[in-house]
Amino acid sequence: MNETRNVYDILKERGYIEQATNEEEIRDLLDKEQVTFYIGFDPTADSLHVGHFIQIMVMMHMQRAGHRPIALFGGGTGMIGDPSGRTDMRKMLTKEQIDYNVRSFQKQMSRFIDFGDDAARMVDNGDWLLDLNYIEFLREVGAHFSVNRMLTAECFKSRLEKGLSFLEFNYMLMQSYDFLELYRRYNCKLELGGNDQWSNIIYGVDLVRRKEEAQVYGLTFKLLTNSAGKKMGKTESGALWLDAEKTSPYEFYQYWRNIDDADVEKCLALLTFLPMEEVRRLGALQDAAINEAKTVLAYEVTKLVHGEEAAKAAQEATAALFGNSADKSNIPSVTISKKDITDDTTILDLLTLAGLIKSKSDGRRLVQEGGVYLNNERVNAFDQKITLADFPEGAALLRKGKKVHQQVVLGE
RNA sequence: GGAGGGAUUCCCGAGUGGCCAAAGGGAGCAGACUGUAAAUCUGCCGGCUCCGCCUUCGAUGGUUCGAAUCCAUCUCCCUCCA
Repeated sequence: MNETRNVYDILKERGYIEQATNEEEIRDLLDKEQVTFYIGFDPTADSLHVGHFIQIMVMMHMQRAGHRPIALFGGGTGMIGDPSGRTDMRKMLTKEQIDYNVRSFQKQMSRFIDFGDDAARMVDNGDWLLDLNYIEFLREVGAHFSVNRMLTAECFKSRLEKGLSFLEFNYMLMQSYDFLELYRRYNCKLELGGNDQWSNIIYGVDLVRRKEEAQVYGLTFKLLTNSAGKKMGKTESGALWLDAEKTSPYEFYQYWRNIDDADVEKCLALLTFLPMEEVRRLGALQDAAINEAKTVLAYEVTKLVHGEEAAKAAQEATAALFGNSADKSNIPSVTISKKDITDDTTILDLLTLAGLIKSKSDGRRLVQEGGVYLNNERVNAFDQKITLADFPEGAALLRKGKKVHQQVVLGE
């Protein structure tokens, strides 16, 4: 083991752990041997998001401690859709979408976990789930599940009111079977997941015990929620994605820079590798001083996800926009053609080109409310004309409200 | 298969012939206050060539001067019975 401290204690101290099937035994196991463990990711979108990132952090901690992660991608379970904690059925995805999403996940995942030399592996449960024989499966696995018991599971609660299809009801069996399969193939003894996975995990532990007479374990982690208990990582454009194309590093950085005071310490502990003394020191800062902690948080998380270079660029852009720095090179920008600027071009057109408004009505309102700035001058009329003179040094700086900046660069 | 109930703008949810682009709440956006925080207060919150016009209330067709509201057919959902 590389770490002197038990990784279980590290995870616990940093606040990851929510529930464990057997705390003491898991702790001992992690102490004694190299443990193969898995976390499942269902390919519901074409990029991982911050909710997944917390699981990835756990995998990294575990790998650093010498254990062996299996990242399981739900090429099979994605065909079903996990009903846990949802009030509605998920949109069904096509096989093609799922395959595409799985590939995107795999690509992103390899940035965080070392998959060389058998240090970790990626698997796709489609490999064993898609070809299951219905009758055989029911006899081998289905027989061990009590419907009565399943219906009392927490994860179905919200669905018992709204309706639960038989398709989704089977999700739990699929995930349980995954654990069994991974135990058989790789001697995987531990399943980790977000706390919403608790029901699915304990049924898997149960199934392995019944089929293999083996003791395996489950552990769940805190979901990333803010102090109000709401899921974090939501932006105007949906989730906070780990894909730089979907959420730019600047935007990503800004999300953490703007986080609630109350959530700073928790996020530092969960989403960075800073030593806990430092986390506690930063978390204890009060009033305006806590901005230091937010800056550190934003930089560290962005560095982990997008790399040091991108984190620096985001930080410099921030300095240019909110501080005194004059270096504008890293400010988010779009390039438009000179031809887009005609005698009739107004501020509304420019806002549209910059992607800052969703309609001209929206833009009008924004201007009327005094929320639009062009080169740091408040725009007073929505029919204000835009000319080439508004692009000193070839770029116009647009601002929406206090925080949303967009540089519009004039191209050919 | 039978009987009932329902589908409203991002979400929840009022509205049962004109005063409806549609109450109220949530989310979101902007302004003020601040620390690029929270809380609070104010305004906005379908689109446009914006004192006017256009498109929306599951879908299609009808009645009417006029429909989210009435009628017919269809689709989907829920509840009870079998």
